[in-house]
Amino acid sequence: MTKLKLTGKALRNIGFPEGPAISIAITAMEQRFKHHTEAAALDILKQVLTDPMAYLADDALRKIAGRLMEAKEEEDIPLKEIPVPYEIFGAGFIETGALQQMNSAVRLPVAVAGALMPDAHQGYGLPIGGVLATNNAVIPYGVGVDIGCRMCLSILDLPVDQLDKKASRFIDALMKHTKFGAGEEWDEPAEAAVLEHHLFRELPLLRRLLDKAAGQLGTSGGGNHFVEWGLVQITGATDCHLAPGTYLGLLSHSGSRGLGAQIATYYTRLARELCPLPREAAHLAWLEMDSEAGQEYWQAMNLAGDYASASHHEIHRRMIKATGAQLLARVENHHNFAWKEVHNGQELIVHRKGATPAAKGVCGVIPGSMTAPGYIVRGRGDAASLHSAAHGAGRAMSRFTATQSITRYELNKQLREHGVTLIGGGPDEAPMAYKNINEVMAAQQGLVDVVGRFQPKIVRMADDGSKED
DNA sequence: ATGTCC
Repeated sequence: MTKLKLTGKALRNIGFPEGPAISIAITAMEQRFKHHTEAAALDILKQVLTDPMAYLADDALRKIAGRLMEAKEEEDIPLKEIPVPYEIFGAGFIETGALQQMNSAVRLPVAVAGALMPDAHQGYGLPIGGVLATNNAVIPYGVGVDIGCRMCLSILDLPVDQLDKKASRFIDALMKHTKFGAGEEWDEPAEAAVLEHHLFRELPLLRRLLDKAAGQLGTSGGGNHFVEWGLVQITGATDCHLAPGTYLGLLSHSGSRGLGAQIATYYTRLARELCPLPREAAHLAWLEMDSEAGQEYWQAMNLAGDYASASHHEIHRRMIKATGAQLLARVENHHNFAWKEVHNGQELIVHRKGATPAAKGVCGVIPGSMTAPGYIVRGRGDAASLHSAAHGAGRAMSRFTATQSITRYELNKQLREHGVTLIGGGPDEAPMAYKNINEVMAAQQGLVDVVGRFQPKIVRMADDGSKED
């Protein structure tokens, strides 16, 4: 007896082109086929999609068919016959899905250069671990949904033995002053200069997002995001002039929360309308950098990046205050972002989606897992990688496979063996679900020098029930 | 990764 309800998402999934066809189809189907199930309605739409011409005379479906015919005529900017060659780092352990996605990306007419990092795995649009340089074009899904997702490591002045001796103090700080889970906000919004940015007043999209963004600044979200206490070993020359030795540190991984997600969704939709591509590359729709839409996205993306940075700083401010620490040094970097960079004398838009910037001398953080060490690295400025490196160990198992095959018992055993305390989290983020970070590091020796390590000791992640709820 | 807006 439930009335038919269709979503744009479902229609895109069966291959509807971005644009008016989606809303026309939803309206028509919900009126004319209101007692059909969603599956039955989608089956009808699939048939119309395959051969719209055959439905031009059908009373109920002619409007949808007509619009699809028009879309077909406008459609499909062709991909290059000859792809741009690109280097694959760690080719032995990269899944085929990620390779296929990268192969499509380097056939975009705007593609100039690319590279695939050793932690690569399949994503949406550009693979996670994909680097793509384009000419005068920015690809919202080349940056990803979590714009400005990044790492931030604070090195503190507290004695390292306090992590054991005063463990409850560090656990309390995480419990009281970090917040995890989709949609979560602080009751009292943080103050930050980024919230005063003029774009929040000028762009209607951002105007509606300001309140939520204020509430979510200083929260961590879900999935693989974390805040953790651990031991930092400095072994080489960082760009923050820290003497070699062992320090107490705080490491966080999170991004721009709802703000970045909404910006990404809005502009990828706009890009797919303006830039229809063959199906295998449809998610890689771009915006011209010298167009109004392209400029808007670029500004909004940069704002989301600044917001993500401010959010980490707020998390660290809370942790430092709660433990009475002093900040000695900080290492941080985006790993979902696009930059204007000059490579081979040409100004390019370099998209790094799950890749760490590694220009010569630039420091960054590559996390391992909740038990495996992360690395503080210094870029070598390798040209073939477009000055990039991996952004982590990379998943070895999908979230689903991990929850099916790893038990709580096994996870707890791993944690015990490594002396790690976990708050929240679950088997989907267990160390066994990730590749061996040492193999990933070995595959990128030419890209970065290791100048330090971070060994997690007390880790907080989202409860694994928080995603379903 | 996000969060129930086509």
